[in-house]
Amino acid sequence: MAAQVSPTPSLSGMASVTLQSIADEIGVSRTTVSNAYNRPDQLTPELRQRVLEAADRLGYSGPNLAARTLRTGRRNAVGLLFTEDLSYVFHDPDTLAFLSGVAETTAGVGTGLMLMPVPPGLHPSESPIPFAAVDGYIVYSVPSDHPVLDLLARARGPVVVVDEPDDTDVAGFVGIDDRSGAVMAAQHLVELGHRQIGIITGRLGVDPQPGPASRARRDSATVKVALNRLEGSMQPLIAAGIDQESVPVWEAERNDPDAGRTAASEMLVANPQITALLCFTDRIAIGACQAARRLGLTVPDDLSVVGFDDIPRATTWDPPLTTISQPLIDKGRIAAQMLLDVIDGAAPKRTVLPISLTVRSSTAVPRSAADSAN
Amino acid sequence: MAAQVSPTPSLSGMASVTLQSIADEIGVSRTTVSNAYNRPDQLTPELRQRVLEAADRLGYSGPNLAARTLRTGRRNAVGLLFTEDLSYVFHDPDTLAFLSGVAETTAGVGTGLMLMPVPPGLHPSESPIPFAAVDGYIVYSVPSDHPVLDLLARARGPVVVVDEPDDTDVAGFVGIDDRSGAVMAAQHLVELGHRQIGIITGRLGVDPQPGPASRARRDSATVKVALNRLEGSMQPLIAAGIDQESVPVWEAERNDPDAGRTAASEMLVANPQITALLCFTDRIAIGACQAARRLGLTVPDDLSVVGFDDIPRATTWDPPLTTISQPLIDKGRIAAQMLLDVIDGAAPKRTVLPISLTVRSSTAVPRSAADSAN
DNA sequence: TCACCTTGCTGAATCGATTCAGTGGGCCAA
DNA sequence: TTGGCCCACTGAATCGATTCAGCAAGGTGA
Repeated sequence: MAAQVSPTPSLSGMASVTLQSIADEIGVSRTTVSNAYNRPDQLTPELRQRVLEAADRLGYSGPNLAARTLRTGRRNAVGLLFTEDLSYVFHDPDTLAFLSGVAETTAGVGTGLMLMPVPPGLHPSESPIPFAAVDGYIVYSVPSDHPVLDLLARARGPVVVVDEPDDTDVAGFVGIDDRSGAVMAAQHLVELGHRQIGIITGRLGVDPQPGPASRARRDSATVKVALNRLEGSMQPLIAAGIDQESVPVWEAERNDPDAGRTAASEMLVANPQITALLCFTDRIAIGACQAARRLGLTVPDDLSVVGFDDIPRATTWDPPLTTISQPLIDKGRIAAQMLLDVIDGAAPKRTVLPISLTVRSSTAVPRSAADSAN
Repeated sequence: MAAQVSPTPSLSGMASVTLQSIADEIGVSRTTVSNAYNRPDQLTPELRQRVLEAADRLGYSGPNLAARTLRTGRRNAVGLLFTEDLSYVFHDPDTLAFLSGVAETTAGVGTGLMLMPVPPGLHPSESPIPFAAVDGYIVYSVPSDHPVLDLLARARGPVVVVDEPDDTDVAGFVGIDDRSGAVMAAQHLVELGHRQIGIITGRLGVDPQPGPASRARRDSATVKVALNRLEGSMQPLIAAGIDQESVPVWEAERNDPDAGRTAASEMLVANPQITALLCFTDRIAIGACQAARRLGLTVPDDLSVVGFDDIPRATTWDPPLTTISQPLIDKGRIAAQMLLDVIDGAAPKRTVLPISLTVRSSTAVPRSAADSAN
């Protein structure tokens, strides 16, 4: 029973200004006015000037975006798709740094950025994501078995993947070498003299299974990033003669300090011999530090802790975290630029960003080694 | 020299599916197919079913958004306009909580959310903000003298303002009663027995003037939120017989711990008699705590600190901050819903959200009073 | 039985731009 | 003088949907 509305969204009865009205005003064709905006070389500078002045006089604010989109097929917006909860996204420093890189790049060229959160519980086909509203997608760290990827495959428009899933049939990929990052982190601990090392990973699948990660669990994991970091970490341990099977691996329920604290507590209680913790994210590492403190352990004297990502808080945390640094803002910038390029016809591309070990104060030689040195 | 592109963005030569092709497929009119999507009550359930099945069979993913927009004038997206730097936005807990409330609401109804950052240096008319791409705007905490507001006045579509500027000619306003929040905070300190109180505010204008805020500076301030908090804070002090002119007021350069620390350091060095600091944001309060610590002062024994906003970190900070709590996520939800309602024709509205004093551990009776009590 | 209403569907106009195949005039070379 | 070419601009088709007047068939009340 809604009141019938005029199709023209004219305010206060005033007819809206179009290309045609400007053309009429100065006696040229609609095409010429269009060209004044889109192909300046097609008309004389004088005429173009007259067109633009008339447009200004009539209060024309440029070609109607919907009409242009309808005609050209270009929507001038990109979608950022992620499967984490919104409340997580807006608290996670990794995601935020990434997001700010993306937003900076898209805003810089006047392209819209549409956030496309896929709520965890709901099946994606039921969520009102306007897939058709964008020219392409950035997929941020989505496990390879997530149902939304099927939907995305049917949607038109190129897809740039960040971190996961590392498929080959997408228009672009941006990530880091997780494996070698983990190698660096583990190598660092080994070199310090640690032999009793525990590992805490983030979720291994769409549905987390917090607690000790059995071999079966690891084998069926779908979160590639975690798997790669796991494989990488083992490498230096094995090289140092440590039995792979004896290394405790815990899965945290979420990537946040609370879940990290829980996992670390359990692990440290069950394995009191541990002298170092290798955490696959800084937020988990922060939780691990909290757990250590509650158990009366000092970091790094009683327990070394290594993180991953180098979020801003890694620097300000007490003690400052030793971690693997990755350029999170650049990751966003590069992913966005890559997508924009591909939309403009560039060839698919793959970029692996450089990472490095940043040693701060959360790691030290194990107490036993330090004691015997004294 | 770009290659001529076919106007139809058809992939692999396959003609795109439109309402018409579905209509042809099952032998009804285009209108009927449109009705199947938009006015289900206009046709029999059986026919509707047939239409939807045909659409599915042909791989039709719903009416083309650009065409619909062109016809209806509805863009199904809203813009979120802010004048802070992107890197600030994605680090500021207030903004993030707000943003997550907005995003939740818009995503829930399939409406696009376009971030519209106005870079600080650049004049807004030079930045490529696609004003015409949205149905309405949420303006987040923009000083009343910011040039982008003029541009916005010319853009079509309703505007909902959050916090600032509190004009009357907008379609909606969401904010809190800053003045009475500040009254509560100051009252709390006065009741504890503090008489030597310093105030640290955020920016008072588009361009910050860090340092002591002179009367002239305060009189020419354009950041209403800060002004209201300033006026509110003075009230209980005056009532307690404190000379208003004797109260030191410092302006922090930005709303972050670093700027808060700098301001607090300067103020405490210049005014060593101070026993309590009233900070107009939690992030500044956190910086103030750091400054106190560096000066060898203990919070709250030597110095009480009050914040404002109740960001997540206020709870986890050591000591947990006494602060004025405001519902930041709700603010986003409500602003977004208000805008969506107004776009749908609802009347303009004004919502002032409830706030409250949350007493934690960063405030205590002043040492002198505590001593004399002992 | 007849006028009138309701139901379910159709036809045609329309939203505002882009695009490409012209078109007429001016100019140059033969 | 003429043929050909370039320049600057125009006309008309087109993008894919929404909307509303209109129409035929069937139902209802008097």
